[in-house]
Amino acid sequence: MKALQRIKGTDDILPPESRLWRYLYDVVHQTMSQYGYNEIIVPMFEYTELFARGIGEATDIVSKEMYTFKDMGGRSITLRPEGTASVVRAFTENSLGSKSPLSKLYYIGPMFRQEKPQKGRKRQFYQFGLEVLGTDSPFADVEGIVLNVRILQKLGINDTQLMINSIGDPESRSVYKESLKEYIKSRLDNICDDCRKRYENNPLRVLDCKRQECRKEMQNAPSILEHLNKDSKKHFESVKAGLDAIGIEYKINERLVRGLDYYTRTVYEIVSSSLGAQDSISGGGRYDLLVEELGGKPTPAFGFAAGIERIILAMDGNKRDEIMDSGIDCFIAVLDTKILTKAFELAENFRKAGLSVEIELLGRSLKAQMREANRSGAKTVVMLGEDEINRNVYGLKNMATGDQKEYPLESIPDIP
RNA sequence: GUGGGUGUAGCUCAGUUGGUUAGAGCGCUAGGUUGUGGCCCUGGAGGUCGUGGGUUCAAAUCCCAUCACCCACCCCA
Repeated sequence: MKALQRIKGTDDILPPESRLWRYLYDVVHQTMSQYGYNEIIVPMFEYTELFARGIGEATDIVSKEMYTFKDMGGRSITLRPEGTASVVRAFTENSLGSKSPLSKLYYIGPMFRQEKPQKGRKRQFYQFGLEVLGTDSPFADVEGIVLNVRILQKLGINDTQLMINSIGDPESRSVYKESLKEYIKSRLDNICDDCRKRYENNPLRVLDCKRQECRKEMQNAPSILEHLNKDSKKHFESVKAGLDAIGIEYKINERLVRGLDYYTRTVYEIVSSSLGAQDSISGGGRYDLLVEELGGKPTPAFGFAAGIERIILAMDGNKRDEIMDSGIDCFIAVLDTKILTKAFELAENFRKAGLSVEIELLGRSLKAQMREANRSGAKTVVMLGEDEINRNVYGLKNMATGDQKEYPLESIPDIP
């Protein structure tokens, strides 16, 4: 029988690495609730149409990266490529907007995109994100960005940069698009093939092309910030002021354009220099028109999504090691299989008292058990044999110091 | 979808112009220590050389195909 392999672009996350994931999940849950956000758990697949309409037919995600299939009823189903569309759907479907004026939600879980894998890019990848629906206050933007930054700080992510921009409302954007096209038109010969295509499909994207020649050509391109209308401008000013007040460092990047169609006004991105080509750790922005677009009542909203694989890649090495150290409290060495029942009783007593306890299950020699205890990082080892049982005691060895003493069988050990 | 790179033990990798039983380090395991870890010493297990075909007296090594992984383009978190 030939062993099967996992699907391209998927990962098995094994111990002790999985501890990093557990830790990250804990930090996300804890921080989100500290800011008053509640978890929403939505399906991992939806009707294809939701994503097509929500993300935009013309985007790469929708046009070539979705895992789409027909169910038994012949309906087109898609594995979610991102979280926002589903949350907005759930928001409208469950009338959350009528139940309370403001919905502060977050999610965490896998997303699916059929891209060619590379560093920091998997086909099943994990994101967490938040969506705040029901306010157009710039301070919702600020709160979201700050929360995003705080989570990264707690996880020991250094070398990051926060970039913000405003892409205004649709009207000012279309005006801007025209003047940008005008600018590019005279330079079409000097930019790359891809950018010539972008010029047709999505001229804003020419701005953040990575190639030197394009960057050079676009140096003096008109800035979107100068095309914002009064309200958008004011909104952007407030966001900046809010970040300043809290002391969050950022860089205004007027070339920052997000790939998804639904953004309005504020957009931002956090990049890490320790990641390679896929350096974007998280990104988001305001999407004031999406809810209506998907059939809900007009509802302004803001959200972000963060890539978990990328965050874990960017985590500081020392911090990683620290988290991955399991350190159970106590390893119970069984010196004689005859007393196995007694040993299990003892283990359960310790566990009831709140200790994390591991007990020998392989019937190995004491030497092998000690080696195992050492390897697993156990803080103490309990020595239990016939002799100890007869005397109603157990031996307790401190693995760091090597000290060993005996204690009554009923006592719970102090863990150093 | 397009490039480039890499596939040899659980892991990281050696392997000469094709030549006899394919190696090392780490890890695992047993012992040196009658019931005591780390350090040290000794032994042991573990390999369809990614897969299929071809050339050859002989292939890990050369040729063709194929698959997988990695990195980059593209795009995004």
